[in-house]
Amino acid sequence: MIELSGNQQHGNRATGRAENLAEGIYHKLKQDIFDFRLLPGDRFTESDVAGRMGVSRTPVREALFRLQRESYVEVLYRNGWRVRPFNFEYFENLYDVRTILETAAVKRLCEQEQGAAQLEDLKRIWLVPASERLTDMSSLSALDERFHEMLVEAAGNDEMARIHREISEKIRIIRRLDFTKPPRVEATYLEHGKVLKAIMQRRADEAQMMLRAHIEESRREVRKITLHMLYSARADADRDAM
Amino acid sequence: MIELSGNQQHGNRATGRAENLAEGIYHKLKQDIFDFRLLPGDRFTESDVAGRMGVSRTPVREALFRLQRESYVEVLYRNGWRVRPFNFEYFENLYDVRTILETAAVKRLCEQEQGAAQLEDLKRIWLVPASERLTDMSSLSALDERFHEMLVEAAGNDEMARIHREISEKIRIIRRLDFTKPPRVEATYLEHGKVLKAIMQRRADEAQMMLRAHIEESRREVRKITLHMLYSARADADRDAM
DNA sequence: GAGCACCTTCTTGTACACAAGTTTGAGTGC
DNA sequence: GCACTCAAACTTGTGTACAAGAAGGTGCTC
Repeated sequence: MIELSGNQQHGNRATGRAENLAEGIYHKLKQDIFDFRLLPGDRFTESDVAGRMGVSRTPVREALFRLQRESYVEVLYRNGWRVRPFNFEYFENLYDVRTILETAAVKRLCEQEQGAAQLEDLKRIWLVPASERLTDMSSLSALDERFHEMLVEAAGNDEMARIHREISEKIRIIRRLDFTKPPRVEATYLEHGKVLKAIMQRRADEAQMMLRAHIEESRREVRKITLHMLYSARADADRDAM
Repeated sequence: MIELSGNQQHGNRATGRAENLAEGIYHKLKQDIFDFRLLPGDRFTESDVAGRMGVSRTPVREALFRLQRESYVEVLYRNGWRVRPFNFEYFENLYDVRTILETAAVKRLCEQEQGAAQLEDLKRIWLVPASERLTDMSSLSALDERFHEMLVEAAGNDEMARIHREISEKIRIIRRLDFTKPPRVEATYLEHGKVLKAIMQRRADEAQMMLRAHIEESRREVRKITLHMLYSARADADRDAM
């Protein structure tokens, strides 16, 4: 079985205890932002959210503070909250850090004497005949995110993996736009395969180069379509609200 | 004038507004942990802190949640809070990530056509005759932390700098133990100087090697004395409490 | 004396009331 | 019509009361 959801322990399933209200609201709000139900720049109040979710302001504030620290929203002193406006430099910077962490992880993977178990999982997913490839865009987008996360996890540094996972989540909102065109899907399979093979052959420089090129390619695609997608998402939401 | 305190905007000085209670409690609690007034493993309750600080539980909870997300403390379900026990693997991992980020930053600095302004500040501090060197341990410890932070800041990626700053803060509690012996002070001046000179000469590989060796040296020192220091700090605190 | 059930106490989680401060717009003077 | 004043309506920040649940001690049973 392949772990797709990451290890972020949504609702304390490990202890069998139900998740807090604050925790649930945190995830709901974040999903609202990811799905453009809350658009960058949108303003709202704590009471809005509390009313909509049917809870008091207390857990809402807890969730908002967490989202604020992760820079998804910001508070205006005694004047409401708003979803953080889009900032392309911010995403560019995150892409850079992501590249740094992933190439460092890949280098380590090539230097480790025994291959990490996670690598086997990745091979089973990405090194498959063309006929067995997934074509569903949204699954593929999630799978791509997991590919990169698992590369870092395989390197064995939990803190590096945690930081990388946070970055991955932050850029998810624009990254999945990469998977709207079929050619990129095929390229993704190809490029992931090359990275994995290079790692298996312990060719650190080659693996890093492949990975860097792959991320750069994806970033270039995303750069082209982001603005357009963003505006159409906004237009859709506006139309729905009328 | 050299900026020593980082740019973490303690009390919204930019807007001239007084800081929140929660913000103040957050900083006080974190300082308590850094100064071993709160020891790893220590348990406490929200009411304890609220009473001690003379506020209600609300801002205390806000501060605690933030400290929890930064993994300084952890909550035990309906059973109080505790300072996160020491975990050496955790610090080792953070040291690794720090090294990755700093070497990447240095590489960029060597590749940038025009030198960053921050580098000039660093030269004025670290490339001085032996007679002008600081000897006060605690100032030097802070200055050392700023050296590494400014290296990353100079690379121009705000997110990378933010992540690095968070890591720096987390390892501060053990890192400053490096500055208890005079020989390390001299070595620090020497090693920082070498890194800066290599950057000025655009020798990326050499600069990275120097930096990596410097961090490794510091880490080795810290590894040796951490356990001892930790236990004596605990003993001191216990004696004070009697 | 040992083990177990129960109950008290204490802890966090949530709701709600009030305080402090910002925005907005109606109303007034000119 | 325009600028200004001022107050009402909101919004976040903080304090407080209550709910849900865990821990530990106490007394009872055997």
